[in-house]
Amino acid sequence: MVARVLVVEDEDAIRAPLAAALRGAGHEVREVADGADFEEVVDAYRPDLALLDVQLPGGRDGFALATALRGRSDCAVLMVTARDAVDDRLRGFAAGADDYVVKPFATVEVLARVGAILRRLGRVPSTVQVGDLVVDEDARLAVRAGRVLELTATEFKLLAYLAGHRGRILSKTQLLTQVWGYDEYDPNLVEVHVSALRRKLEQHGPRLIHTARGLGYVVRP
Amino acid sequence: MVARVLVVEDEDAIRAPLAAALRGAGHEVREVADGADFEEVVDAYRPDLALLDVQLPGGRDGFALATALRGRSDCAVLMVTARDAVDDRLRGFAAGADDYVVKPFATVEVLARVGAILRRLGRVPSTVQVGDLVVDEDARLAVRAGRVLELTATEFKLLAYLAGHRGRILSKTQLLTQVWGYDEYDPNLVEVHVSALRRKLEQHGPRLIHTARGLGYVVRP
DNA sequence: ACCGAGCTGAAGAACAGCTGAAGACCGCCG
DNA sequence: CGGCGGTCTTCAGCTGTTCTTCAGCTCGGT
Repeated sequence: MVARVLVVEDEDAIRAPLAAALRGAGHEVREVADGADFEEVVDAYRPDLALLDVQLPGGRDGFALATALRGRSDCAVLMVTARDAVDDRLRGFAAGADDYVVKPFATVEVLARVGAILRRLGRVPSTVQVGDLVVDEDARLAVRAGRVLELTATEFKLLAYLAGHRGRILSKTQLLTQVWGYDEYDPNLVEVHVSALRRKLEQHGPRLIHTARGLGYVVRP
Repeated sequence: MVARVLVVEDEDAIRAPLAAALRGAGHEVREVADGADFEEVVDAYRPDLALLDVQLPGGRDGFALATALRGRSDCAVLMVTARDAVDDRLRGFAAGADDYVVKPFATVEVLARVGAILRRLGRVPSTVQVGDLVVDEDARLAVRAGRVLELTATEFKLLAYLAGHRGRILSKTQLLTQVWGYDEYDPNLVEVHVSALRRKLEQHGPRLIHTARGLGYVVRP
């Protein structure tokens, strides 16, 4: 399984080879040196897995980041620490960590643990959730604020695709290709359907499908 | 992808043809014979890729340079060595090398590896940081002091280009070419957009885009 | 103080996106 | 087979934003 991995580690000598190893294993990696703007990075990047160093410069340590992550993402957490205290382990698991590695470590060991976590995650649920919206592609059901939305076939496919890529800007071209299977560029076609979808979605809450002018659309709570 | 490549190699007989081959492939190349003033060169030149010979005259070898690089740049590293010891390979990767070539090598092989690394880098979403400003071109997100900046398409492109070349003076002509794709010289067009950008940037901190009178603009913390 | 470079508010041109409406299309049922 | 209801697509006008141009001003260096 190829995944998006976010590495938060201040020591370059550790982060760089780790990232290189993960990339070598086919993963997409984003490197960050500290917890600054962590929320923004997570929202924008939507990692499947976060590798968090416990000791970080700045106000927030790995535990704080793990806790923050729980609130806004279903991404897995692998904690990295230099300390081998049981206390730390407990704190880590309490903060929602899925696993734990202790420095110094062999990169292969980390790769193995990352692989294990991702395999475990592999059971991807068919439902996607964005704020108070739940889209179940298997059941072909979209629910917002407890109410079932009456969507046409195109509207549902469009919403499912958008929700499945929430937080990412999707261009009209991309949507035409992925949702319609067209290769001609007809922006208005997308606009019309987004408009219809918005009308139905926004009866029960605030805007979820946002316009990224000149770029496309993003779904965000 | 065209890139800036820094070649650190003491043997002229190897360095010269290598540089020529890289230039032939469209890259911009800077040649250096040893690790003296390495930091200054990197800061000034901001290479995308560094080709480092392991054995260098003077105090520092390629590993030391690779390590130094990790701390100050997100540039890729390709190590070049005469030794074919596994131990060296491991040391190289530990120092953050992205790949490895063994002397004697065919220039085409090096070109292929350089291409592979750059292609890989091209895919990897990269963020640029200048002081408290983070620009993530992939997520099309600019954050300053924890606040997301609302930028128009042109403003974002301009900021991304400026931040991506931080510390370098960029002429208005260069900006018009790179950001707008124009070849007519219209300094005011750039000034207007820089002005708008500054207004948004300076709401959350001191000036980052500085005027280099008669020359252009520089981004510096 | 002067001059050229640079800054910026304002205007309007150009553009992207939104939406109501009309017609085309399709499957379903009588 | 023909009509009906719903859906999809096309079209056209509208709106609000963004880009560009312009003009007058400020600033810095000599």
